[in-house]
Amino acid sequence: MGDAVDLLLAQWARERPDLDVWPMGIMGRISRLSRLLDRELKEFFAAYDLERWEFDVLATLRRSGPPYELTAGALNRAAMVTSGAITNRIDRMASKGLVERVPDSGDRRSIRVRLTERGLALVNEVLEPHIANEARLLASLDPRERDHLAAALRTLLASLGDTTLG
Amino acid sequence: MGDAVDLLLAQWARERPDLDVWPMGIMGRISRLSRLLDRELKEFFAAYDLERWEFDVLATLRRSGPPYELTAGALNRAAMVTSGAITNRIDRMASKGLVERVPDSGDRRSIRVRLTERGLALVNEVLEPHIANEARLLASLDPRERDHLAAALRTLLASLGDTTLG
DNA sequence: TGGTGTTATTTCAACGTTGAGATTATCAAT
DNA sequence: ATTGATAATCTCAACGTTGAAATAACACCA
Repeated sequence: MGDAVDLLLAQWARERPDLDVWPMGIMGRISRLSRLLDRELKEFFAAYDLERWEFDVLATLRRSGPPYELTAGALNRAAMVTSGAITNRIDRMASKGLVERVPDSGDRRSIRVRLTERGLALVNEVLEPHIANEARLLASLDPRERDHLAAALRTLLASLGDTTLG
Repeated sequence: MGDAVDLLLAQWARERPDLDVWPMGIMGRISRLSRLLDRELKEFFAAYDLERWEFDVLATLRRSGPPYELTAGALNRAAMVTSGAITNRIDRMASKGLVERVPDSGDRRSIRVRLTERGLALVNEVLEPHIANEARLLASLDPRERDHLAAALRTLLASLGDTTLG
């Protein structure tokens, strides 16, 4: 029961038996999984005419609670992208009627991005099937394995300084 | 000692206590880790005037063993990108003198991409410090945690069908 | 109240990938 | 040999991100 990374490790063991390449067993798997899972999510969201990044923005606003609005800066920290990318995303989603820009009364440099009624309805509609789809993708792990996996990933993220959503 | 995903889960628990969003604890962490680790690797490779994708191509060829050559198709399956992306990468690396295209004697549709001497020397030079850098990024895990983590990720990858490098 | 440094957003050119189509070659069966 | 289906690579326009510069507003303190 091996995966593509087992093959990679076997190749290195043959070519460079002097090196212990164990980190590749983790780094390579995180990288490949991220790509595979992205593809699956992309396919899922296509059924709702949504890009994955659109759902991410909707979900970030939704889970922030009423009035479902955040500054552009908070959104780009949550999405781990640059400010230019967030400006672009807000533009596109605003023209689709999913979010709207509202002025920030406390700070005129800031804008607040708010879910429209349509955006709120859409994220509420998609959320449950999305979680069910994610659960399907993770179904090969039993509950104990899931917990251990989540705990190890948390340790790693925290050690890399990922402790805030902005 | 929490991470950004713990905050995300807490937000969902407050906003949608009726839903069990556990899959996000794994999917969200894989996605964020992948981005963070990519940034770290990018920074590391910059010291060698290398893009991360360039190193990936060099390493894929290197670990395939002498004569250090693979078809374009094998490279794009290993890298999990489309054929157009690989054509572009080969072009750029060939003009940098790191690889060369050689005809495939058995199949004239195929090309074989071979490490040049310079490419081979470069990957040999970078390999050890790269692994040391990866080990540093994973230093927060003790050896037992590493093994469990790698095993869980392997289970997931295999269940998603990632069982070959092409 | 003026000056200096910092922060939030937008703009834009450069970059790399995708996805689809075009081209050329192989394979299987007739 | 010819046809049709499949496969490998290349081409290219569309897309979204990055990274840096521009703009505007805030904060602090002299």
